[in-house]
Amino acid sequence: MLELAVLGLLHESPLHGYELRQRLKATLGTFRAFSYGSLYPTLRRMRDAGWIAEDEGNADVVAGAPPLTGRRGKVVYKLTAEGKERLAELLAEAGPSAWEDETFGVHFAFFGQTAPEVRVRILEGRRTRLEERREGVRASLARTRSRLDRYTLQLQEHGLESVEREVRWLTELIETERRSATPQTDPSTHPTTGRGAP
Amino acid sequence: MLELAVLGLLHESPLHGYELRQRLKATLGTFRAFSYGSLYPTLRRMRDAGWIAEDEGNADVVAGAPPLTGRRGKVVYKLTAEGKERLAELLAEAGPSAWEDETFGVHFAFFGQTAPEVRVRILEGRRTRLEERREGVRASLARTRSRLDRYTLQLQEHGLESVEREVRWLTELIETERRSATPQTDPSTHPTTGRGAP
DNA sequence: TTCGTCATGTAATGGGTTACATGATTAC
DNA sequence: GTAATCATGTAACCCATTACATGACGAA
Repeated sequence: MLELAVLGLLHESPLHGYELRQRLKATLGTFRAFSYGSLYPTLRRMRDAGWIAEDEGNADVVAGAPPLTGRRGKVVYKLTAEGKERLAELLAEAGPSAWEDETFGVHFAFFGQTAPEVRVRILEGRRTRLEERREGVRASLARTRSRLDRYTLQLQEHGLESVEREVRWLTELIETERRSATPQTDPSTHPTTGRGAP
Repeated sequence: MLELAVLGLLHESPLHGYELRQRLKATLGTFRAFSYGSLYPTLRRMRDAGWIAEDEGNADVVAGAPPLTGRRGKVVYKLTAEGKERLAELLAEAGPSAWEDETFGVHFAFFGQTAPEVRVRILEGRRTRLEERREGVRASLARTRSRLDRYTLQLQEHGLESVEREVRWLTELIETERRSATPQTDPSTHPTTGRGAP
């Protein structure tokens, strides 16, 4: 989880822990937050595993350029070759490990680095998952609606609507993916369907 | 968390572990699920703490009435006096422990057993929490929108809309609570505002 | 008699959090 | 000089999950 997020971010540019956490917040937004207490140990673990390494050409000299103190602190990490492989491996996963509640958001956040077919399969997997859940809630609601008190009922219905909303969202995304998937027969279709990444 | 849920359910009627888990699913719906691996140890812990006890007048003889085998298995639990106190204590909490992401749903599910003022304070606390989050995302989005790729942007906006939606939901609930709060001066207002529980 | 589901439980593990400790740098 | 925030890290803990083990009971 954190691992994928870290690899994904470091693939864009080298960063140090503190920065990483802020980018994590900005990237994942509402849906997940990590604390330093999990970030730093993870970073260490990943360094030990050889996926990331301290960046020598220290990307420090960006703004104002503080003088040449050989100061410690601010450990900038970058991906290693193994790290890139590991990232590719994680981004290629198109199973439950990519579409469950806890994981989907992180995978989605790095769809820009994910193969189009994998994207579609993850989106569909998640949608199916949510449709199952929706049917479960609907059935349960049909069975027990009359016995539920106001608040439990409110909770069920709000939950149901949330799920329905996410299903619609996913359906739109899937359609967009399908439309922008270049048809195999004609590679010269006009390129209206570019990705937004710089 | 689980503790509150178990106390809340057992307050309605005695249940055994397996049943408890199903009721848990039906009550909490989309928003949380617990596994047996956490339920049974919790049950044991709560029994050791004296909050629940094995029910002697075994509520077993409901349907079909299986013969008089003195069989083990099916341990039916009920609340003890201490358990009721503990439940009351948990239901009276109106701080972050009641309105954070992980806890709110469980507290809400037992609003039927919660004091009206506490209900409103929890709903307001949660709303404030979500409004803060919303502003955070909006600010971050305003700052970085142009630099975000398609998918990250989609994720942010979907997250933002989810938060906005929940805020609206909470606002409605708060208004309903306010309307149905009996004005102190006149206890004889017509009872249009009953709760749904049987 | 075998399959599903009801029913209870344990052991190992996981993936994080909170709280704490420390210190450098920047802005006022 | 002092407060905020940048920056790194550790230790203790928490709350759950997965996988496994076991077995009774009812229906086909």
